[in-house]
Amino acid sequence: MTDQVRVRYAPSPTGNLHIGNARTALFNYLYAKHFNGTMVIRIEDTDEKRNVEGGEQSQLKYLRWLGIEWDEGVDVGGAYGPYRQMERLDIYQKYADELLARGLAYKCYMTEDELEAEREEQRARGEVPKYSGAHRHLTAEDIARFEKEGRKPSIRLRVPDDKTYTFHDIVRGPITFESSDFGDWVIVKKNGTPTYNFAAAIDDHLMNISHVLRGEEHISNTPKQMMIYEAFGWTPPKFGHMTLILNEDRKKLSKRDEHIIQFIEQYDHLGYLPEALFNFITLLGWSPGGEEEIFDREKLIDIFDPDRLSISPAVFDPKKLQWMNNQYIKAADLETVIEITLPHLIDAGRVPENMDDDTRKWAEKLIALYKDQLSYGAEIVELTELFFKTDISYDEEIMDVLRGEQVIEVLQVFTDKLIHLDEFNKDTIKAELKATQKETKQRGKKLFMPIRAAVTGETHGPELPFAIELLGKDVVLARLDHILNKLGG
RNA sequence: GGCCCGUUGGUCAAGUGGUUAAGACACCGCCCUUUCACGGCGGCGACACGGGUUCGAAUCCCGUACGGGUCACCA
Repeated sequence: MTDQVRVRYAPSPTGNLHIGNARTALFNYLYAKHFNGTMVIRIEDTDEKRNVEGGEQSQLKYLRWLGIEWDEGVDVGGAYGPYRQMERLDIYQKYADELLARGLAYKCYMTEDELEAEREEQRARGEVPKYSGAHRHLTAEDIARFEKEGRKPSIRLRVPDDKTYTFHDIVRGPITFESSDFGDWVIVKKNGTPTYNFAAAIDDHLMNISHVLRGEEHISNTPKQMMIYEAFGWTPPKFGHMTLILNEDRKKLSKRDEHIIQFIEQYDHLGYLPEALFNFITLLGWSPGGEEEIFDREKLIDIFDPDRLSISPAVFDPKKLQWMNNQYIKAADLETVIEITLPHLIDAGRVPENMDDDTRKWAEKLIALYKDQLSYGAEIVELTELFFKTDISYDEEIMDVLRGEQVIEVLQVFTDKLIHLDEFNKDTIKAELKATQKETKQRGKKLFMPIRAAVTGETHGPELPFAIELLGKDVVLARLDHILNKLGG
């Protein structure tokens, strides 16, 4: 026993890493690192029906992607293993047997149907459904009879009468429950596996966990776990329950919410930066107090303070995430941005997967052009649409621009200059733009707008010389020619 | 319904008895720019309600309303 901070993140391998779980992991990580403690990852896989093939690996992978590291756990080992609950069944069995032997727990032979009928009756009477304690005092004959019938028992904890359980929640302060609100609850299922509250309490104790930080939905589990600590005479860890993350309807984020992207994996695929997500999630339910909002991982570890954990739930705002991701993209080096962006250009069929060097250079320039306004990698596809349109249509707004005074002259002069341009890049194009200005005496908006409209079919877009370079000489000349004909030049 | 938790602008939030109630996102306007974006400046906009306590309450107490969580042999 030491005063060392030891926290744990205990996911069930039931699917991919969800944003709510990621946040729980994140705060445990911050807590551990801030206090120079240890973070352990334990896999709670006791519900075999819900376990998903590859779920564990996927969760760990995206935890690491986010920048969360752990000191002990299922894939890194440690002195308190094994770290998968299904590999610890003998441990739970031993403790259950002890409780049985001491009369603190007992076998219950009731069937699912009988239990359901009991609950139904209670509900009909307007009561809260709660195990009645029907098998609390079975005689040897009863047991023999049930066994003979082939019934398998579950093991229930004998919940003390009229006892008050109070714990001091790290984020909420004192929270109190009455034991009379609980029926004798199952600690070992019929199939021999422990229930969550039993296994978690035993593991937290055996793994020497000092602080349990988890979601608010676990508040009502806490007294049950306290009963286990009490039964064995153990000292419980400190508990802290973080607020939930809500959807825009102020409901707990559910996997069915279609408007919100919920899995970390999806953010990776969409071209979000892990540092941005890390930063954003940390600020959901926690705040540093000052006016700064952009913090890297080291800084967050440094300034993290559990006293500043929020007590009211937070609505997830994807727009703010986008803004924050853009902050990180702007600050990142081009290589990084290309990495999260280029694959989307490929997926969209804008550039081939095995592109030649020239194409690659071209694509990189394109990405560079949009770096400062990119919210996430996949957004590049819509942002750069104008560079991939095969035939552009000129709407009324555009035609209005093109029918302006001296437009034909401007376009004609500029065309003539481009035709003779060998080095086709933004600098030389800029020079020709200047030359066109000199020759036509048109400048500013009157010079740029017609050219932009003719060449891109838009009244707005990225810096013109750059856009023209990336569009390419052939395309630009073809469009200019097309428009000049159309205008009857 | 029982138990538990919560309630500052549309959203995230600062605020711990005396403030013109910060800041950020979003939105709107202006500036910069050929345009868009970036950036800069400005604007809109909040203490759920009712009682106390106090010289004084966003802040403390009690109710009410509203919202959420949980009531499994799921975790």
